[in-house]
Amino acid sequence: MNNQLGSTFYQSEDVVILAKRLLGKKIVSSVKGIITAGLIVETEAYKAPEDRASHAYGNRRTHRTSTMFEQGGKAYIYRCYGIHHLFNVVTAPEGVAHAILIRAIEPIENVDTMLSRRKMSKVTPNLTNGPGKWTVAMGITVDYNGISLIDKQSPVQIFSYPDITDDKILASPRVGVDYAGECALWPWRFRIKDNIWSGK
DNA sequence: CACCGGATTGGCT
DNA sequence: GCCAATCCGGTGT
Repeated sequence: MNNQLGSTFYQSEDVVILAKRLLGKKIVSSVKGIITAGLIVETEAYKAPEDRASHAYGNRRTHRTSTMFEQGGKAYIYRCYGIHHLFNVVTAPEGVAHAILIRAIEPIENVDTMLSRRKMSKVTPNLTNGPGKWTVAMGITVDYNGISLIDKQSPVQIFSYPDITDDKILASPRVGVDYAGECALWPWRFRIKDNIWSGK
């Protein structure tokens, strides 16, 4: 019940299904010997080649997108607006560029460290309720792009927890992808209903 | 090599 | 609600 997710999980289903199944799973970082952890409460699926919102739209293979084409179970991390570090879980077999953006977590371990990294004094949802916020709280940067999430020694690991049932999942269009035409309407953003730690 | 713009956030009006 | 921050990836010259 509390085991690290293995290679099979990341290739077992379509990325849209896996984006829902990642909800409620535990994500742990170990940065310079400091461990922080949270539960995944908000995700978005990105599915190349047909998804215009994906960096790998049309199977565009560049230096940046190459991580997304690797075998499922790696981390695709990129810099957004020159400032923020956004973390994705790569899924599917090698050559298929599917990824899941983790947009929010519920902090559960070493919250003091998270507060200090975010330069905050009080615990509020603002601590981890955005894709550029929780990576700061957990000490994750683009330096980790391409790392394995399956390896037992990895600085970022994801652990099995019971799936959240569909009746407790809220599906809606993805955030900030207006440029993607009709793909912007696809309801591939998933949140745990009534969870205060997911975004608005 | 120049230009355009972004899977966001936080501060200020 | 508006907008600056900040920098690099992708594209075309």
